[in-house]
Amino acid sequence: MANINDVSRLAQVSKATVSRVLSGSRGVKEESRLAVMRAVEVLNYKPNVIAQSLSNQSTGCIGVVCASENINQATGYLHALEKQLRLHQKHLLLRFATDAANVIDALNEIGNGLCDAVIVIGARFPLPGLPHSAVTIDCLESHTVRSIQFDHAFAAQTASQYLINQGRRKIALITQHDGEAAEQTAQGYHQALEHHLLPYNRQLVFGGENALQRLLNQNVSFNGLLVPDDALAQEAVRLLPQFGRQVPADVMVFSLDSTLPQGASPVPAMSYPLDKLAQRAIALLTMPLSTDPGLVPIRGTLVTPF
Amino acid sequence: MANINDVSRLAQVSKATVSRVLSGSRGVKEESRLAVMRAVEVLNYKPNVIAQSLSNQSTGCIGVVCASENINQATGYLHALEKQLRLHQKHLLLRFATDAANVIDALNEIGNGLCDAVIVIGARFPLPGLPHSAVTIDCLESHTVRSIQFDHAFAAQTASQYLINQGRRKIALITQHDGEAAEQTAQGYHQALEHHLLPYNRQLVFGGENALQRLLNQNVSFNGLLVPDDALAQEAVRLLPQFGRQVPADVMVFSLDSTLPQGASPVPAMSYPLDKLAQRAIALLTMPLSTDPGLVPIRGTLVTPF
DNA sequence: TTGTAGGCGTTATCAG
DNA sequence: CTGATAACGCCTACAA
Repeated sequence: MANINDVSRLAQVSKATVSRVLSGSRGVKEESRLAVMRAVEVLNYKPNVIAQSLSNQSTGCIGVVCASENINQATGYLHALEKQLRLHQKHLLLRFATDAANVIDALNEIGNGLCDAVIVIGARFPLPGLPHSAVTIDCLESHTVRSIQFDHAFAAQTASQYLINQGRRKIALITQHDGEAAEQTAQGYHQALEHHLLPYNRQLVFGGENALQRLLNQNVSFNGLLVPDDALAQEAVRLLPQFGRQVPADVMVFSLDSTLPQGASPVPAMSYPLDKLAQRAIALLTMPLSTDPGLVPIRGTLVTPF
Repeated sequence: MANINDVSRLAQVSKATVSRVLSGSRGVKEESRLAVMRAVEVLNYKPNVIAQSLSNQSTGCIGVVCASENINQATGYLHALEKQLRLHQKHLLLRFATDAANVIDALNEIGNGLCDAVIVIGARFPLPGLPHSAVTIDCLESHTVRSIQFDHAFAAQTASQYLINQGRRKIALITQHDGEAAEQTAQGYHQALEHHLLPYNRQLVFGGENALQRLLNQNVSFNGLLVPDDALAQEAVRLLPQFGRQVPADVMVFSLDSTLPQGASPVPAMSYPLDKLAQRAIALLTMPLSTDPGLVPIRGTLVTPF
């Protein structure tokens, strides 16, 4: 594979001029420019990106650590991120992780020059100190400066509102694990109930492992069900009929975090537009480290089936 | 960030010795070795992978171009590949593509030193000349030397066999698009029918766009249905009841290409173990270019729900 | 066992 | 407008 020396030799100019033509190319005599272009063409020369990176001190790579348990949710993110990154001429280095140690490993292997920055997605476990160049999306209360969080309270409130408007007054709530997200969700749920003067029944609220199972085994009546994401929604839709409750006739299931677009979700849901999310992540990334945009949580939009 | 010079200075040895300690570390006096290790520790030195790459002429990156329409299928592949690549200390550079031009773009941007090799997955369109370092998985008859193909004929035959054993003698077949895969599938299907002396009804075979819709609109009776993948299986399971046919009582749906493990598939299916697939892909990649393993198509295994 | 020197392919600086 | 030359950070003959 031809290198810059070959080009400069063939074009009868110095390496510097070749470099100038191929990058800023300002202040180069037209004649030399053409000579270089011709040589490039003839030799089918492509600058070596690694050498460029070494010089620049910057590869165009963004590491994406996908810590989402819910693997299908992940794909949506990946797709959106890759699309957006490509627009910015950046590459996506993918890595999966299932726990904090995994994430740290990833960061260590990726952070030694290979990636300019890292995005961590959907970590449902506490993350220890991430580098400043990191951005988190939909992660457990990471105290990194830059992170994208959802407005869980708003989602829960809107969802409850919707179910109530649909005539569902006994609404069960399933939150995943603990942490801020769960608390905020509970908060939004409470607010909606209060607003409609509905009683709060603690037997209808479950969190953590097998929450859905525990709710169902309890045999308490409810006609609305808030679940944290599409995966659990799907499970609920599958399980409920087995407990003699038809969906949506007997119980209306609502997904609090859907990445499916309008119409594609089998149940009503709060949907977070993936491309907007990705755009925002990249904005955070390319933003100078000094500017702290503050934590403005993102609000989803209500989508309903059909 | 400390570099090799800092380490050599602190350890009072030359850069070469530092390098030796950190890589092959053979033929280095224990004393120097310790001095280097200590300096590395103190300075928290991590070799810059970009500089290494420039020297080595090899980044540890493998480009993965995901051309699968079926985005969920894709995630499975990605996960398995990343896992396997990590085992080989390699990184996964992700890229999505929807058509041949897209794939070419990806290869151009990725192939200038950034990636050591490329894997293209699930392209359902003809691929023009790929570089020798490329491997294709589940792609349309690419005439690249290295590719992993499925034994579609075997899958279709096994699937038909299974349905027949389940008492289904009117089996419909849906193939996606055209190409070798579809032909092989049809072939396996025919063979199974012949073997059981069952008649071939061309009204039960559809390919291309909206094949499922066209089959259903036709209103011909059938009690078994072969679909090309999980996505179509899901659609069939959703659609069939709307046409008054219960699954699996009236029609048993069979997915010819599932990436779900035993038990996770809602319908019987031919499953291709993803990690084996990924292993094989990487074997092809790391294999010297001279050794042509030939095209031994991979045979899936039959999985049944519950 | 060690150090020196040259190379990997670019970009940036700085005279001319 | 152009061409040396020095980084960038590491690896590795080769010589001692």
